[in-house]
Amino acid sequence: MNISTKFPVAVHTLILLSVSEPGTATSEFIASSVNTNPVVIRRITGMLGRAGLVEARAGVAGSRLRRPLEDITLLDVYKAVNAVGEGELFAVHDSPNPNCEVGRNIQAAMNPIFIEAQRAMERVLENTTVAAVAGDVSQLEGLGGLEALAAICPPAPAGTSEAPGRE
Amino acid sequence: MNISTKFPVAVHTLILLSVSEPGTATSEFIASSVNTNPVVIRRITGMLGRAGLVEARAGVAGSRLRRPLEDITLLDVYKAVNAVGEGELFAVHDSPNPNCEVGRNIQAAMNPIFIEAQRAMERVLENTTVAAVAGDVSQLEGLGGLEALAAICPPAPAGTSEAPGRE
DNA sequence: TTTATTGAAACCATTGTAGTTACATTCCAT
DNA sequence: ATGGAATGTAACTACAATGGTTTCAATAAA
Repeated sequence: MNISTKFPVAVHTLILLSVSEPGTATSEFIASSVNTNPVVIRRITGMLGRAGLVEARAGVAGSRLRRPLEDITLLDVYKAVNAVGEGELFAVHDSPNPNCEVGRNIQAAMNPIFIEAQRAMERVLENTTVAAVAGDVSQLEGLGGLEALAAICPPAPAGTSEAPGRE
Repeated sequence: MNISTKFPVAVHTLILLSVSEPGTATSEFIASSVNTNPVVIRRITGMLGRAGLVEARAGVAGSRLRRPLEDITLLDVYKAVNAVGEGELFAVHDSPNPNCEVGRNIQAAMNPIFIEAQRAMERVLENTTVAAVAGDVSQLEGLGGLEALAAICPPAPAGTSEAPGRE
């Protein structure tokens, strides 16, 4: 069991948007960095768009950030892509036996704890911005910061799988 | 996406064990309270057994607690049934493009935060004992405590689905 | 008007969960 | 000892979710 990779892919996407020249971050380019299909990326940018984090228009190349990464928390992204539904991290078995004292009350007894546990997890995400993640990326790369990263990230890298190419 | 119901079912099972007379908590009885198949219960008691929380012997009816519920945290149960693997609550997309600065470092940048978020969630589970959940169950029932519950919980309740019965 | 791109629908392969059947093994009571 | 009941396990099925893929209409820019 694990949470959908839509979440980290969305973060990856936002970081790429922040370091890309306008009009260059197409779904195909992003897909080549994530190493997936452009449609998968469009599905995600669609969700990010509906959440107001990103903007794109049919026919015009690239998505654009609508807020600086400093103003986007991981929780914003997590919710935008619906990584885990509200109060749905844990599931209690449904229809336990109502004729048994335990079966009758187990759901009500467990739910508050499950909610609290999920909240604790989400609070950690809330306390980290995408900018912080981007900072870690550039740190790992041994660079000074986002600006430096922007200068180096290749506009159309060769994919590990089938390279989309720009012929 | 949500975590397997094995987890709440295991908690449900432990509470039943604590309020049942020795030899009466068979997989069939527990299944009738949880409203599932006895094999599902045996799979879970098997895992609880391997974790040292419970004991059962082939041929002899019922599982027995090996520790009081006060000494079993929800985290113990969660781990016993492998609700979420170690550091596996979140998954990062694998094989991002290594030719891109972002693709090359995104995993390392996100992982620590994911680990921390999972830990925060698990800490909440660690701070609650199964006894506390059992207490909530009996509170909801308007009873005094576990003892009272034990006296009332029917030995072989009629299931919501097919009743196993004791003919 | 041509071309590139987004947005969205539809479909498929893979995976994981839970339910189910079946059966060998073990123990207890007669 | 023998029969009945329960556990432990393997194998199979149904179902849902995920991610990848193909396809195409709509849009916009050159």
